[in-house]
Amino acid sequence: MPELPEVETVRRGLEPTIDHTIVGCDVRRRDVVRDRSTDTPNPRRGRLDPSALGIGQRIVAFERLGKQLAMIVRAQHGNEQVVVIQLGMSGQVALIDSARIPNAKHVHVVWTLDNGQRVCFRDARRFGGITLLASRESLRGFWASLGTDALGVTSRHLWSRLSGSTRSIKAALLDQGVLAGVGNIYADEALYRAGIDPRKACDALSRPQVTKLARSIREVLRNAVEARGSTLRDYRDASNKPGSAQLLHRVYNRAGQSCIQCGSTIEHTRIAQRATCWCPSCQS
DNA sequence: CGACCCCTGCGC
DNA sequence: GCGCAGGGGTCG
Repeated sequence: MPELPEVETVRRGLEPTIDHTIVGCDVRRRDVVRDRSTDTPNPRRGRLDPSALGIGQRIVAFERLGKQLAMIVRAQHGNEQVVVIQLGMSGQVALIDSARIPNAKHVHVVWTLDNGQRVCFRDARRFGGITLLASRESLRGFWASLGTDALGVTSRHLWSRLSGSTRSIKAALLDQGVLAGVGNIYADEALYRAGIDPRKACDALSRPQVTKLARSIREVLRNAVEARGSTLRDYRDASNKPGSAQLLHRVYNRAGQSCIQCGSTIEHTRIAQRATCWCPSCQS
């Protein structure tokens, strides 16, 4: 579900918890948590170290790279740990004021803070999950395979990562190793804005086209962050409010409708196993 | 590279 | 019932 704008909106919504201390953590589904903070041979099994989940530690920051969110916590003696949250298709992180958790179905992890607030991780499909890391340095390693954050992608970066590739530009934009944060919605929207056919091979793009595409990606994402993300069905921010970026969509989920710019019928196909929409006359 | 799988819920 | 959904890991 969530792409970069949705995750960034959630990240900002969690910032009020900074400087609060985690006093408890309820792991209701053990298998959504992977503990990579210790060297135990099979970290998926056995008891979780409570300190790895942040208990007794103070929240000091929320960081984001692409679609991934990381909560940094610090112990009194200064030692830091990292809780990485990946939302997958259906994940949500909600900041709840009361002890009673609304919509408790599929809530897998609940942190309780020193002011009584709860931070709930909910994920019906369980494509998302939580990974515990021992330090910010481990986080750098964990994120090493991701490309540059899509909000700041440059033409130079995109050009170097696309050159020589024969796959379609849409498939490349969905590859988090090329750039991190673009998913199915914003890939289609950025390609529309750049006037590029999503089926076009990367190595068939001109340098000016790549420059325009990099700018389109930044603009589409920036506008979507400003609109607090796209709510198609179940995306909600940390305060359980929907976003409005879906109102900006020009091609996504508009197959068969007419192009806003030229009136042509929006086409659709599947690229990289994902539904793909584009305007046959505005995009080539 | 693409194909397939993971899982639940929803609209048709 | 079926097909599809905003993600991503692993396989050949």
